[in-house]
Amino acid sequence: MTSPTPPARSRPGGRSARVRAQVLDAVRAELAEHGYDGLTVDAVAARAGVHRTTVYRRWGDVGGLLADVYDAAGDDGWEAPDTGSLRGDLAALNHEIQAAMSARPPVMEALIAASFRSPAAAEAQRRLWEDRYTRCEVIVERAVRRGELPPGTDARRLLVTATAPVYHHLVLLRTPPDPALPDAAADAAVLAATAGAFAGPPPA
Amino acid sequence: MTSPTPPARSRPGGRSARVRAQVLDAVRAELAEHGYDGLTVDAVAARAGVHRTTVYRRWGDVGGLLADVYDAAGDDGWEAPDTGSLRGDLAALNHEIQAAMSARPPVMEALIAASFRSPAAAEAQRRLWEDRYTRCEVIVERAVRRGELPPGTDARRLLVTATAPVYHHLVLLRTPPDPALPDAAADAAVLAATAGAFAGPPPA
DNA sequence: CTATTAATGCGACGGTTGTTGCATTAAGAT
DNA sequence: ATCTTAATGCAACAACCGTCGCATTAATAG
Repeated sequence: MTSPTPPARSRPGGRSARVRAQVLDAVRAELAEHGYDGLTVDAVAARAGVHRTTVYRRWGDVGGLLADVYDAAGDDGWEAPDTGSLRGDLAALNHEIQAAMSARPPVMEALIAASFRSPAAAEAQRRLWEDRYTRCEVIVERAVRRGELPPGTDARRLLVTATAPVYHHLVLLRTPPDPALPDAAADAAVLAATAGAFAGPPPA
Repeated sequence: MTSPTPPARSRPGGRSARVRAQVLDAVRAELAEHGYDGLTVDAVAARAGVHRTTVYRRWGDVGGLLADVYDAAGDDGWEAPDTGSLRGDLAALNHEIQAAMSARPPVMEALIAASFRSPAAAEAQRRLWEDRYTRCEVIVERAVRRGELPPGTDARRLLVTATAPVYHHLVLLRTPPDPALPDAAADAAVLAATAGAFAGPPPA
């Protein structure tokens, strides 16, 4: 994959790092002001006090800029909610997702939009979600320890089942945020899980 | 305005209809060949044997073209699968979805990508999905009649729960198509539904 | 048939996007 | 201090996008 991050060991400090910080700050500011549609390389370069050519050479296009922004934001120390029950954890997670997807400026939607146009942004998005779901697996582990779920429950499949409806409504179906949806989706996933839907091998 | 003749009426037959058909065919062909990124008004007009100005005047932009393709696709007489069981219907539906999303060339993915950049395409996509889910409600009605589900089951919520994981993996998570996923997602939804997850009002 | 007029064809324009060749700057090595 | 070279600045360029005014075509009315 093409990495827009600064060269590994050529000149890590100094101007390059400063320019990168200026540009990424400018991207975030432009994104907050004008959204993804209004995010142009020219505006970013101008705000960063950098020439357009520099941006084009180091990041390629808008998708590359967003990929770098989200790579930089990937290490925010996020942790899965811990409410004491499986249903509570999943519901809290879904509320977080709905809040993030409905937040303004719609940075999440911007990354998703960019991921369809730039392989770099698509890969950054894939990494971000992979990381998030991995961090959520502890929710299932705790539930198994509590005896809420049968041992051997597939954490990833349960998590996807619980969260996918929220993403589906907000991203693809584009229905307005439904306050009841996060809890309802969590509830359905818990019922399926306690019925053993995610234990053992997938059905033939 | 100068004559008592009835309000100016369009000319549905003849050249206009022919041009529209030519252009929409060209859009589909260009989409299949170059994907959404390579879809330009110029190429569409050239392939359709039509001048660029005509396309700009009637459709406005690429998003308008895609929206028209969406609308044209809505009248294809699609019907929900009918296999004799709820689980079979949902699994067949999920297999259809996975096949459509994995089809090469990825026209469905191109249409989704377009929906993030054009309000017109987004609205057309929303209408198409609304129509599809409405046509699928008969699956739940049949299952209730068979006694597989409790009366009062919320068809829409069940359908979304069954199908959302497939979309989530293929569109957002971008994992390679999993042959077991359609059946597994259908299975989990059936288990949740038989447990009463979609009967009665949503949880508090 | 002729007249009307909506739809299309045509060429040109300004604006934007992304690229390229070359000059300049500055970080790191000696 | 001096040298080397990667990174940046700069300007010009081609390509594309969308719009406009005007000429031409063709569908429909009378």
